[in-house]
Amino acid sequence: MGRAPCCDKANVKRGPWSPEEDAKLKSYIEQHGTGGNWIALPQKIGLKRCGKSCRLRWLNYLRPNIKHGGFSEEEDNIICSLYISIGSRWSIIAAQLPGRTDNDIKNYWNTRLKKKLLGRQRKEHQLARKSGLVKQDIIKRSGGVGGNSNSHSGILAADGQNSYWPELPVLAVPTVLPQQQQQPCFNDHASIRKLLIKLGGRFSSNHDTNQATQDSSTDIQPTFQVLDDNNNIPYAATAVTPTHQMDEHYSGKNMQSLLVPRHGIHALNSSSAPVALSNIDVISPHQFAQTHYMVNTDNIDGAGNGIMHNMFQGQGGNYVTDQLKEMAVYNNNNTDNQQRFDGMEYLYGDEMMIMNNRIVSSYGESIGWGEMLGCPPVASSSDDYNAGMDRLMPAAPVQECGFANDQTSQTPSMAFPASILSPLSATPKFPIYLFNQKPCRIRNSFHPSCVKAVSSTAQFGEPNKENKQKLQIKSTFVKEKLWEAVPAPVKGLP
DNA sequence: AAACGCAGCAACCGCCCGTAC
DNA sequence: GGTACGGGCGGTTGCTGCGTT
Repeated sequence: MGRAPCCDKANVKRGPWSPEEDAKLKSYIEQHGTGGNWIALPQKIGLKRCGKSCRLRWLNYLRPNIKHGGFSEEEDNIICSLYISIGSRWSIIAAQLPGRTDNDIKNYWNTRLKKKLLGRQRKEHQLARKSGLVKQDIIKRSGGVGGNSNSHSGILAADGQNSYWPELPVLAVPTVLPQQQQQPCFNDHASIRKLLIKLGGRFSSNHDTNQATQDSSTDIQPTFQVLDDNNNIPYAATAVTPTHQMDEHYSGKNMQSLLVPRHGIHALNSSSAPVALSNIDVISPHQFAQTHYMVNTDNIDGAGNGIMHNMFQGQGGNYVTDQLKEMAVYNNNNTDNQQRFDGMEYLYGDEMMIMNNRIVSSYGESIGWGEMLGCPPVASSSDDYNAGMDRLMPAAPVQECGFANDQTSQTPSMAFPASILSPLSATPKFPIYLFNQKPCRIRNSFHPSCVKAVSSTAQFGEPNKENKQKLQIKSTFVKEKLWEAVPAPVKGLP
């Protein structure tokens, strides 16, 4: 049985609102409020409008202190930073911009900001290409690097636009490349976000493309390991996110191999035994950089760009995705360049914890077969980040609380009543934190252990429609609204 | 001046989620 | 636990105004 419509569509007015309608709605709400029922409201005041339409009109236009247009650069930057972190969750983004509505921001993004971003991308491509051609010329004259000079020209010959990494030695290329690798495409959120990450999440003038070029003045060699063509994982499976999950997350297509960072990604979608997520490395963005990258200043080329090799090559036939190559160049351990790490965890799954004695739960959405999305909130600089967290998170000391049956937990633990335990994993259905030593939950946030439990393919069998529905139901509680996080007492706990 | 194309934006649609019963 | 319902949200549509030809 389908859902009953919220109103009789035949008898409601649609289209633009008249000043009279606006006045009626506004004066009623100002006097009486919405009464908690938008559906009944239009009848009360004699408006032939759908309740939802009234709600939208009020929220987006009539309510006090609404700002329209005239977005400042700071607002642009906030939008971009948040877009990196949480994607197109406009209501959450709007909550950080007083006077702005989600609809406004959404429209602004779709009509202007995205284009502005793409304009920058084109500019950057042109600059990079120029730089690449000069370097290529130098390499040709000097006889090439390691006998690979032909490869460089091969790249350029194949696609003049693909001079983005002209200094890279050619890596083994899979038979079928993800579309984004063959031809940059910025029609989807993921691509736009990657681009934003690359730009540092900002449009402001002090992070223009020139600086972006200068910033890559140090060679970076990520300490990644590469899965081989058979998806063999060169280290413990419990520390690895299954490749299909990440692949689909990145490109929507299966790929044959993938880089996996040593830290920061857990078996969220693995059928393996749950890992103690309370042992997650808690690191700052800067620490993250130092942990995950080795800097080799010996390989800086004449144009100030690092040359990545060897470690990317892995065992025969491996390659790295463009995204990771880009990340590697754009993210070094220069503290002045710290903001370039912001959003990195987008590429790393959802376990990069960036904390200053504050909790940041990992972020999950649409948990399922290869559907892990999202990442923790990230600001565009560490100061912004801390300021943001001060605003968003309670001032009281916060500590994640482990659970008694978690043998490996390093955090304070307690035995929880069955009522709050997931039947699947026997772990709490939601994260429990200690606020001033009292167990609280953050509403709507999720506990990584639960995600593991519900996202395990083994729990539901093959990813057919029915099982996906089951998974969806079971995973509803992992939806997170971190930016609206409110500590709330946990029923049944002292 | 008219036609056309485009950008911006308000509003709608349909799905999802939380919650009350 | 299941169901119904209202609210919330993101994606999309279509109108309007402006600029260009």
